[in-house]
Formats: sequence, C-alpha cells, structure tokens
Amino acid sequence: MITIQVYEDNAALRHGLEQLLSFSGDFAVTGSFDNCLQAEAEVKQSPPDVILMDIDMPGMTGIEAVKKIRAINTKVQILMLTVFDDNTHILEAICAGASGYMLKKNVSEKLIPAINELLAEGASLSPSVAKMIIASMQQPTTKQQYDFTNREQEILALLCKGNSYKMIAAELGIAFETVRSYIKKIYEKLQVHSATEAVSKAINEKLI
Amino acid sequence: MITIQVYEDNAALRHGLEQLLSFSGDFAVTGSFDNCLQAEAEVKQSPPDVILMDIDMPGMTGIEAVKKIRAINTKVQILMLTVFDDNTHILEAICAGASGYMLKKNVSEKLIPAINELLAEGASLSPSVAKMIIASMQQPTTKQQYDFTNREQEILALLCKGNSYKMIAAELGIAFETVRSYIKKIYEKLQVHSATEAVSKAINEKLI
DNA sequence: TTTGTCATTACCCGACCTGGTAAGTGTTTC
DNA sequence: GAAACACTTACCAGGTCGGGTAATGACAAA
Repeated sequence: MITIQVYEDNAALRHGLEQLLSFSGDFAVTGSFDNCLQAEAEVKQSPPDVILMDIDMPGMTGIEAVKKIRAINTKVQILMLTVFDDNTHILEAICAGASGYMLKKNVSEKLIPAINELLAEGASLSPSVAKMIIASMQQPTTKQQYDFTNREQEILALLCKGNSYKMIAAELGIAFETVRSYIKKIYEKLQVHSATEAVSKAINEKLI
Repeated sequence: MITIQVYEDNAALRHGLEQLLSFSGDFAVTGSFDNCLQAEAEVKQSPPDVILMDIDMPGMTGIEAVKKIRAINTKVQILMLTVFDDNTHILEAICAGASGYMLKKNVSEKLIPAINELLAEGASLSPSVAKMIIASMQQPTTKQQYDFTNREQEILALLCKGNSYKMIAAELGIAFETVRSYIKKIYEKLQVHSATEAVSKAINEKLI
C-alpha cells in the first residue's frame, strides 16, 4: 500500500484527489491539508511515500514547502500540481526538490500513471518541461563575450579559486607584477573594480 | 524535407542510419562523416535541421563537437547516439548543447519518432535521463552547514555581489567596523582568509 | 541570575589590492 | 617591414583588507 499526503487549498479538488486515490485501491491517503504551513512537521511525524503539492497556496507556497521537506527527507517523491503551465514556477519547484509536476486539468486521467512512473523511474516529466530544463542547463555560449586571452582566462580561473596575486604568480611561475598587469586588463574587460566583483561575475556568468 | 547530418565512426551503423532515414521519405541525409573533426566547418557551410552525433569517436568526442557546433549555431537540433546507458556522458552532452539522446540498440524502432519529437517539442528525453537531470539540479541542502546568523548571511550575500566593506555598511546602515567584524566571523566559519575565497566558496556551494 | 549568543562599534598595524604610467620581448598579420 | 597583439616586468601612491584585541547593550536559555 502506497501512502500519500495531499496539500491543496481548494477543498473540492482536494476531496476529488482523495477519492481518486482511494478508488484505485493501491493508495492510502494518510494526510490531507489545505495549507503547507505544518508540512515539515507532518512529514517528519509520518513520512509518506508520495506527496501531492499544490504550487499556489496561501501562507506558504508549495515551492517553499518542498524546500523545507527536502531538508529533512530526501526519499519522499513530491509531485507538484499546478493550474497553469507556468514554466518558471515548475523549474523552481524542481530545483527545490520536486520530482515531477502535473497540470490540474490532467489529474483525472494522468495522476495514477504519473505516481506509478514517479515510484518506478524516480521522475515524471512532460517533453515541454524537459525542454525547459534542458534549456536552463545549456549555458548560452558567452565564453567569447569578453574576449579574454588564454593567460587572462587562466589567471581569472585562479583568482576565482581564491588565490592571491602572490599565489597566482607562484603557480604560473611569473612575476607578481605580471599577474597584476593581467588582472588590470581583466577588470577592464569585465568592467569591475575589485577581485570580489570579478569572481562573482565570472562564476555567475560561467566564464570559468 | 528535413535535412540531417550524421557523425558516426562505425561504418555499418552509419550506413544503416542513412538507409533508415532515406526510407522514411521525410528526411534527407546531407552529410555523413566517420569523425567530427570538421563538424564545425561542415555545419557552418550547410547547416542541417538535425544532427545525429555519436558520443564515442576517435580524434574528437561527440561532446566536444557539440560544444563547437553550439558556439556557431544555436538552432540545429542535436541527437546523441550512445552504446551504453552512460549517465555522466549523457549529462555532459546535454550541458554542452544536445537536445536528446538515444541508445544505439533502440535506433531501428525509435530514431524516427525521436527526431519528430525533437523537432516538435525541442527535446527528447527518457525518464531515466530526466531523473538524472533532475538529480543534478537539486542541490543537496547544505545551507545549514556553516551555521551563519541572519546578519552574516546577509553580509555574505552582499559580499558575493561584489560590494566593498564600505558599500555593505552603507547598504545596511551600519558602521564600517561592524561589517568587518561580521566578515571576520564569516571567514572563520568558512575557513578562508580572503574575500575572493569566501565568494568563491559561497557561490560554488550555493550558500547564497 | 548567570551564562551564552547576537548585533554593534572601535583601534592598530602590516599586508594586500587598485589605478596610472611605462616599456621590453616575441609572434602574427597585412 | 610595420602594425597589432599577447606576454612579460616594474614603480608609485593611495585605498582596502585581514587578524588581533576589546567593549557595549539586548535578549534568551539554563
């Protein structure tokens, strides 16, 4: 018997979900809530196999709840329920620790198969979400944007690892002043004025 | 008519792919190569709609080729072909810019549907790959590891944006020396000795 | 009530970083 | 061959940072 917790503020839909799950015979709804404020405690007390979580709920969003739940439980499979095909929210939810998502309009036909897929494969994604995720992973090729020379690239990488000018000079076997010279050029190209700014920009824009 | 380039070092498989694509009637193989050393130039010269790319090839791996191709062409859909269900390589390929992958043993039945899915949806992923990708996005919750206070967290975040001590003090409306005091504690907790080290560690470990 | 933690401020000194300016070598390109 | 570029080194002046030390008030837990 697969245990399931439901978090959904719309009472009608929540009861619909409970009935749908009960009908199938394989699932037992062990908890059903109209908000996720206590979700962390509830999961801790009696961890279910699967959680159905609405994204848009008053008080705390489902995404925040997923983060809190994931912090204390890495096993439970979380399936997000959304009204709209809202790309950014879905991506956020997945980063937070959700394993799948489902549009509410598809619940009646696709919920049971999605849960089974979740349990069997560990994921449940539609092609459109897959595409979005792929796009988010494929860093746009901005490497050439600042047009660093090999040496500059190399020195920026070392700087980003937390090396001081001295250490970089020692590492590359060149003079301290040479390192400074490169770093000046790097700052100019990045349009920054300190090492922290440069490191921040370099890492966030995946220049290293 | 959909144009396709094939990169595959195994001659038998390469010819098989050509025939399979020709048979269907919808596809035209505009190029077929046993290595990807010239891939960049070939794509530049006559960009196809779809590229089939073997991952393991002599000289240059398919993954490197994907990076080079993506740098000059963001439109072409690239489908990777692999012998093994090799998780890490597939993930690398997707990060490099591939839009889908396929096991060679499944080519005969699934190649045509996969290409169509690629063109229609922009992605072609199996659940097992989807799971892997999701797992790679879900950063393990290490936020509590260093046990920062609210203020420390706040100051670290500002530091990571490239702010100087002065700027942080102004931003938070506290004294310069107070900022220094916090940063000393942050360095102690992170076990670092400079701003660049701290920023590097904070961003890479997703502490911000 | 005492101990602990958090948030706050301050000073000193030595080390480090930033910006400006200048100039030497070698390689590639026109 | 000249021009452009990458790589290399150097000095100065002023600003910033890092570590040590010390202190105050607030608030919570023991």
